Amino acid sequence: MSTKDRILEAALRQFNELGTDQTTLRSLAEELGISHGNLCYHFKNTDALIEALYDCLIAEIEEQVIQSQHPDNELEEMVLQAETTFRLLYKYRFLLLDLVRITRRIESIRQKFRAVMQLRRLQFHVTFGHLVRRGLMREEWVPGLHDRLITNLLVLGDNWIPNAEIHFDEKGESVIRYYFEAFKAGLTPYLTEQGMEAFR
Amino acid sequence: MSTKDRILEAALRQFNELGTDQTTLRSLAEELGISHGNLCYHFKNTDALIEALYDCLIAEIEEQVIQSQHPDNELEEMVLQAETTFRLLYKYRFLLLDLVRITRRIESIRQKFRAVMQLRRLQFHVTFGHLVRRGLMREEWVPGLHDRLITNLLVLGDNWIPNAEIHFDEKGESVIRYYFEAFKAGLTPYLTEQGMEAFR
DNA sequence: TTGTTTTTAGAACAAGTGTTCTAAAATATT
DNA sequence: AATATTTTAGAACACTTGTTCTAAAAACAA
Repeated sequence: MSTKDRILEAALRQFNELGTDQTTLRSLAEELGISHGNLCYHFKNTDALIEALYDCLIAEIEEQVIQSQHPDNELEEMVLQAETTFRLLYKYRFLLLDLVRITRRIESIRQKFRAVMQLRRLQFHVTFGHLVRRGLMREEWVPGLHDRLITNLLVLGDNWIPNAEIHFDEKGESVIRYYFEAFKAGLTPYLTEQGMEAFR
Repeated sequence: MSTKDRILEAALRQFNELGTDQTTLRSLAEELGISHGNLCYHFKNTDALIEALYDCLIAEIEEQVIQSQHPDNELEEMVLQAETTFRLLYKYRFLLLDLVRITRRIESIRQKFRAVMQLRRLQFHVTFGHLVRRGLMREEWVPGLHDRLITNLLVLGDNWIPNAEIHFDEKGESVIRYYFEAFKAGLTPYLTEQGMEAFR
């Protein structure tokens, strides 16, 4: 394993456990048993590490999108994709724990993130349209209702990790499940009877 | 106006605009036209300022709870209280923009915040119980559904501000309205026909 | 007025951080 | 084997931050 990869691995661990502000080039160098001068040679500063790890996350998400294709069952597809995304976000949870400061400081990440989110909103709209046409989802009984639902789902998707950090002492799988259940629960009232059956 | 109050006022502004990490005793002293030694005399460090401002927020929220009492219309009461809370949180938005780091660093705030949130969850449950009995809200058609709805509402309530910071360029009233609409939309599918009418 | 307390300014200090630089060591290339 | 390139260690630097300290100024009390 290359030094660069070892650094990224250790950085992900320290970012997740200590936060981006308590992780320094020196603390990383110490954990890795190398000099911080050397670390500086590979990554100029912690922001460079954050950017590199963010690109890793994006790469993993795109990989997931390419792999899973269930064009026959859009509801299952959507739920499964959401679950995988939940797990991926948890792997890189330091990003969401500190997203405001990171996007304030690193303009490139801010732009990429906004683009991803607009795309996800669009995808939800498209999927909802399909689901309505197939009778799995109720039509909007108030104009703009679906868009507000999507806002709710996206806010939950982006912020369940900070929320868990503050309110839970546990970590890992149980937390993921807890919030993913909430995510699904947010969806159910908008489904038809038929949709509810397909949901289970 | 006492120096202490002037400091708190300036701190709130800088925290909201620059973030808690870019605001320093020196930057505050400069804005106020006093020495940072003097500032240190009143507040030992920025954490002391954060704690003081957090106590201000709590005080304002409690004041609001005491004032508004509509025991005749619980639905209106709940929505109005939520709106006022949305506005108060926006006034002290720096707290929510940086909640993870703040609660990690300042244990007392973490504990107070968790207590407040448990209380709010309980209040929602009580109110939902009343609304169901009055026929304004549908009964849970899946066990635990209300609790997951509350999780969704609380996550939105705590995180719409960080979300707005990342995704919106606008600030102020329009942002508050946008997310408060999403909050109300999250509630509507759980209401009965009668509840929907009372809602408008 | 006189003495006491509170408030203020400004210097000085310590600790931590990213950054740069130099030279040695390791590795790769010819 | 000789040379060039990449990688590494460690020192040195500049900068920021909170913190402490001293003494002057202001406000207040007797």
